[in-house]
Amino acid sequence: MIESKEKPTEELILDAAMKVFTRKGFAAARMEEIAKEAGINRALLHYYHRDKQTMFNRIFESRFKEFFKGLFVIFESDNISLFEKIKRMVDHEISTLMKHPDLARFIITEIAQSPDLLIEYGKKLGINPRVFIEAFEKQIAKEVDAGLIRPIEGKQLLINIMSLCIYPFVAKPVIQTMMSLNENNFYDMAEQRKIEVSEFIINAIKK
Amino acid sequence: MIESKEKPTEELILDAAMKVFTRKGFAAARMEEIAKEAGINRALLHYYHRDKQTMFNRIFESRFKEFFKGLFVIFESDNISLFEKIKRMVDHEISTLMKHPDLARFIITEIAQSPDLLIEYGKKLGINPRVFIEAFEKQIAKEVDAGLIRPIEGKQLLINIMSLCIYPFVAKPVIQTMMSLNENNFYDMAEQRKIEVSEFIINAIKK
DNA sequence: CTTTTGTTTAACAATTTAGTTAAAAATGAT
DNA sequence: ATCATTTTTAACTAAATTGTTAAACAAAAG
Repeated sequence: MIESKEKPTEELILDAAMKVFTRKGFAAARMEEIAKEAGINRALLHYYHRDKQTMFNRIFESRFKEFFKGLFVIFESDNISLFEKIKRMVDHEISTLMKHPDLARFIITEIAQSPDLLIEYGKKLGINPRVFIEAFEKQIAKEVDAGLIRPIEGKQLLINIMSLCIYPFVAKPVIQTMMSLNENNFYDMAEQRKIEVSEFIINAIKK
Repeated sequence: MIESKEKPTEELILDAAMKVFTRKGFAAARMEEIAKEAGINRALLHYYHRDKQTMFNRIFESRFKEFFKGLFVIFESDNISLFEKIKRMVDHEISTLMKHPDLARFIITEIAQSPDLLIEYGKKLGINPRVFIEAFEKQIAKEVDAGLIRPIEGKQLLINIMSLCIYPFVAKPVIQTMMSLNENNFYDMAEQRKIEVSEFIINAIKK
């Protein structure tokens, strides 16, 4: 049997839920649509998963992790030059978002509606951006003092990096329409940005 | 009577609807919440406005205009240097979003859910980004050819500008929590970005 | 073959929400 | 004071949606 092992239904449902929640958000997502996306019916949805809110929580947790993990890992690694770190952050972030183009918009819009989610799931998953941010700010201050880069606040630089990496995906439908980019064009553009953005940032801050 | 002339109820309702739709999106917005926000009851809502969808359309149109107008105006103005144009674009965009911090997220998430909105309202309001974008690309190509700036694609530069201006507002709740910024701190940061971003971009592209 | 497990069907209850209506009350102008 | 307009109250309808249930059915396992 060269049959591909079929996924258990419970996971099919979670995959479907992820898709629907991600593209519609909690409020606009319909259980019916999730069932259809999973190729089953509504009754079976509840056979495996208590209710909409519970399903959403599971999905949100895993997507939250996907979005926030990784970014920080890179910066913690010491003995790498700032420019190299930036290159890796940018590459990592854009690569992640190319695999999950709706991830950032999903996380941001859900957090915008209930800001507590960020604190709640941050705690639950042991993700503490502040530690990372402070380390980043310290390193930037050091480099500025040493005259290695132009004066810039760590916070601002960090926001710039995030913006350049994340925004194109958040605004993907807008950008695609405005610039007449089909899926392939968009991904080519995103792929190109891995280098473009790194260079842009480095040129912006180097002396 | 030093009484301030009170707004007519119909406008009070529209103001309230704008707030609620903007922070919740169409799907999660509740007529009850709009009524409460306007300080009236649900019946009066329908006395002045047909239904939720009609109200939403009016709100969306005006916010759409707010978001897309203005940006383009600046670029059309000729006989200004590229750097000066960028400065003005950045200043204009950040100023607009400081006045309407939820505007970008609202427009982007609604368009993400129904991409047709961008085409539909673009036509309706005579907003044609492509003309503007092509002009921008042409000017960048010219400047690159003339050796006045580093080589960069117009599309990429434009996306960079938008990203740096818009993302901080789209991700405002995330950034505020991650960086422990209260409202005042956030606005100070945004205000600072008017210059920070301009310089960042110009340093990134100048030779 | 029988039993267990997974799945569908279809009907249903409960809840939420949008939207309507008629009557009463409040407001403001003449 | 009277009249028209605005607003509230409260009850109601209609629709959409979530979640439940029981019975039938299919598939897989023993």
